[in-house]
Amino acid sequence: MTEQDLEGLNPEQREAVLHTEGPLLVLAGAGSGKTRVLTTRIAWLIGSLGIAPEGILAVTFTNKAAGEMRERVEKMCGDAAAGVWLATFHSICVRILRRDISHLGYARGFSIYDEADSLGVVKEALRRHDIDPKAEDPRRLRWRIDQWKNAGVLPHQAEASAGDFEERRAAALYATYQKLLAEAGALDFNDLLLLTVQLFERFPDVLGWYRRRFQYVMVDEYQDTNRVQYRLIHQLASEHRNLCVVGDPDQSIYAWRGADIRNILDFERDYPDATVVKLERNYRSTSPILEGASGVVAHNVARRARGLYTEREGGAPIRLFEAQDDREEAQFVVREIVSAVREQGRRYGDFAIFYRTNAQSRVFEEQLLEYDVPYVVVGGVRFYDRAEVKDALAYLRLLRQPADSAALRRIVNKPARGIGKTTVEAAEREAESQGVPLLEGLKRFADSEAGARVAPKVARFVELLERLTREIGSASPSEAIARVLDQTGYLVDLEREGGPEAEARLENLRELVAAAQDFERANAEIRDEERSLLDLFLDQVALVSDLDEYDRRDEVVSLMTAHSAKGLEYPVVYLSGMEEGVFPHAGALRDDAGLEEERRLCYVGMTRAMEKLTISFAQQRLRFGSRTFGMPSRFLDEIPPAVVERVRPRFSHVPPPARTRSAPPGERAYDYSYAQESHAEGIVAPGLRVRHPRLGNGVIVKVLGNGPSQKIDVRFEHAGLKRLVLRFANLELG
DNA sequence: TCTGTAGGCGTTTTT
DNA sequence: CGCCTACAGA
Repeated sequence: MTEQDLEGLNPEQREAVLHTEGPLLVLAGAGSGKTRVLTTRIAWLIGSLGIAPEGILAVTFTNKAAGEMRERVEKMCGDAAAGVWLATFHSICVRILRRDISHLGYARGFSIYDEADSLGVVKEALRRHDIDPKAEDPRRLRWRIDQWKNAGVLPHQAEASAGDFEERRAAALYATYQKLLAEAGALDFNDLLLLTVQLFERFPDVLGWYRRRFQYVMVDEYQDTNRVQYRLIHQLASEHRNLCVVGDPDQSIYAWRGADIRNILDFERDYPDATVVKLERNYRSTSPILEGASGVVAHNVARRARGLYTEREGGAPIRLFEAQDDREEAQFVVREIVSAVREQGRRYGDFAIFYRTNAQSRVFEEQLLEYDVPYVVVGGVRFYDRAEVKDALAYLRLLRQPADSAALRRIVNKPARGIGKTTVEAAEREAESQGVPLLEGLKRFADSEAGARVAPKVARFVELLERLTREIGSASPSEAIARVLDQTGYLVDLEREGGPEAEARLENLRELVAAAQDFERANAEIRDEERSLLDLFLDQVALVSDLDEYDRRDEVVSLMTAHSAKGLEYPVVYLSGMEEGVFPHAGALRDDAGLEEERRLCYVGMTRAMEKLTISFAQQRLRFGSRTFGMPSRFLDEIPPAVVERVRPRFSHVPPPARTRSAPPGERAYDYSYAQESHAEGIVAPGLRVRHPRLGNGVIVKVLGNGPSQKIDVRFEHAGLKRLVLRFANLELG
């Protein structure tokens, strides 16, 4: 920590750094240097005020953000940074629970369930209630349970407040789901937070230890916290009250995941003595970019007006490109990147392509491959989500926690060893009736008369598990993985299979071993007498996303969703797919709140750009394998015309796009009169809610054909399933 | 029990 | 379009 670190700050930033005592709310606009404020603040506490690093807690949402902050703090105050608790909500909770969860009656060796595991538990809960998965969509139920958990509602509370039959049933399933998790010695993602809060509520002594310890608490991206996180933070900070939260209401994009804007409003209510600092100077974007983005978000009604201004006057206007279809859109972007690299000395790492949904990455990938442009898709399918990687990890989980039934179900017949579906179902019934974990149920079934046929196979499997348990007892993570893959015959099986697909899977497994070795190197000095390095490795892989590992120092073009883009910045940004129904997404248009969140998301995407921002949309696009027609996003109308310029491909060998729906772009610099018409006919896609003047409300289930004779199937709430000719149906968005 | 295939269904966004 | 599930046949 040097004087320079402080002097480089503007007055507001400095105030936020120096105001260390008492509650502080920092409203930090996009690109206003909030990470810098947070890291300097930590360095100031340690370096100048002499606070013990162990007394500081800093919470972020992504491991990446935590890692970046740690790096910067280290630069300012060296090794002392290691003592700071600087991590994501989830990893902090894991740390606390691994220490103290036994108070709640859980074993400390609990497994952490990912989404797929937890969906499996939901399905099992449905089976136990004899409910057909068709009658109650497991995914929807899971979502519902998540919502309850985000709000901090426990099963008995959900049951108590349930109104109709359906809700009572869902609440009962929630209770069963929780019971199954407990039996499996497992916690889902939300449990990590929820159980920590419960632990603190029910055991004030435990909380006392932590709240005395953390003299200073800081929270990044505060606008994205949910109610449980809110409670957690306030539990921890209420002793010393030195709580600093940093957020931007305009960048709140996780309401769908339970983020609650009340958390910002309540902050001022709960801490009437709070100091509020506003960071409104943007250091990132040029003025047209910032003006354009601000123009969009200013259309939100439920918003406190605020001013954000840039230091970077001038700069190129925002460019707008209309493509005939998604392929042309992608080709345009990729050709631009190629020529900017060739002719303007840009680097691939300067570019990012954003889209609303992961599925949209595909067209871009095709074009990038076509033009030999190196790229990375950030997010999407995680490395640790690949089937073979999950299999290997499931073995490890099962060995550490034999009750982990999701892990068992996953690998019980991988590679094939003759323990199939029928056997597992029988084991499940056994486990249910005896109230024992699935593995125990499997053993008991094998011992019974009915299970005589599979008994030898089960015995061999059990023996394998016992042997592995012995062998990996003190093994390092990479050794443990290697042994599992070897002893189970998994590797031999893949090698025998051969072919490019098997080869790719083998490669992924080699990568997994390498990742484990990296982990060992990075944590070589850690000595935790309670938990082995393998346990710590399993925790880490459960909690990291690809985004965390993503490193832009690789010189490649980055592709990601607008959500993933938050917190990042690029010299040149392409924001694609700006069509009604895509962005804003059709599924988010249910209510004003949904639309406003889409608008903030658009704002987030736009404000990632430092120098150049190009926005594009396509007249038609392939969705679900069929062609759909789109209208320009309403957000385009909201960008102040003065900062926008329409562009055409400037590549001579590209034939000019045939225009069918609108005048040639050159003739209208900025004109979306047709975008003002009803949005209902713009894009039709399954899942979209519509209203028919006579038939009432319904949901589109299928789109047939295209053009003027395009028909749709709509399931109406009262009138049932109807097939309508779109052009004559006179539908409104419902 | 395993393998192949036909049909159905889905996409928001993610720690 | 591509993934997953259900089902039929060996």
